[in-house]
Amino acid sequence: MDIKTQAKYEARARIIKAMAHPTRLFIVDELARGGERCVCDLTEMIGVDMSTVSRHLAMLKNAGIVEDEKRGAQVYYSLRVRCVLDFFECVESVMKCNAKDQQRLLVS
Amino acid sequence: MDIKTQAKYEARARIIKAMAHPTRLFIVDELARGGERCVCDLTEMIGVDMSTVSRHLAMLKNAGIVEDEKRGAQVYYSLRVRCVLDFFECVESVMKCNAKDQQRLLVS
DNA sequence: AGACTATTTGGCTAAACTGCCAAATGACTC
DNA sequence: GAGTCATTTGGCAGTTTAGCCAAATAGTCT
Repeated sequence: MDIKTQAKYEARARIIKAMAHPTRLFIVDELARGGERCVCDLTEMIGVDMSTVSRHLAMLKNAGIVEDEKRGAQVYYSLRVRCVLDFFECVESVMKCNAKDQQRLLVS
Repeated sequence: MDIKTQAKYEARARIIKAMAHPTRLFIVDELARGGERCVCDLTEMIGVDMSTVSRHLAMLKNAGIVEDEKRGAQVYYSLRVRCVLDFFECVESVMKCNAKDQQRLLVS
């Protein structure tokens, strides 16, 4: 694999990696559903330390998946690209496919 | 976040995490393009140790993204779910969006 | 059986990721 | 300016990941 091809896949992986964590998936899902949320709201929903949530948000922002806007003392985060929701759909089909195979194994 | 919700996002994250590596993305792309490949073919294309490629394939298989079929001494891997290619499309839009913002920053 | 090829697995090290606490920063109020 | 709230950042410990080499496994051929 030449350098250029490798760079291409590394760039892609960086974005996917930003979604590869349950908490960050939850955040993306929540932002897709509710439009925008401040760090404190998300922290309360998720139930981990606020510093942890802040770090997760920074990763999503760094990948270009969310953007932030400071309003007063709060920082509001929102989705920057809608299509990330397609991820979920696809992930669901993979999971359905897995479940079906599981069942097939049990039956046979 | 209650246990059940958490489990849902963990399951999703497991699948996305399986794609969150340049080598594994390359493999998925290659399988989408070429139908099926044996470990030795992929190893040659990628240019890392075969044991490493084998481990990457095991992760993809574990997540239910690819399946394997042994034929003679070789093991052929193929995509199990087509929609993973939607990932790429979305990732590309995120990247385009990022590039546009980069440019905006330079101009201003 | 012995030689050879393809693949997987064990073991190791270096690097990255996660989570928490504590401290720093920024904004708003009194 | 002091006090307070929201957020980020530094630092630490535990876990996971990625790569390599070497060894084990499985199939093919003679």
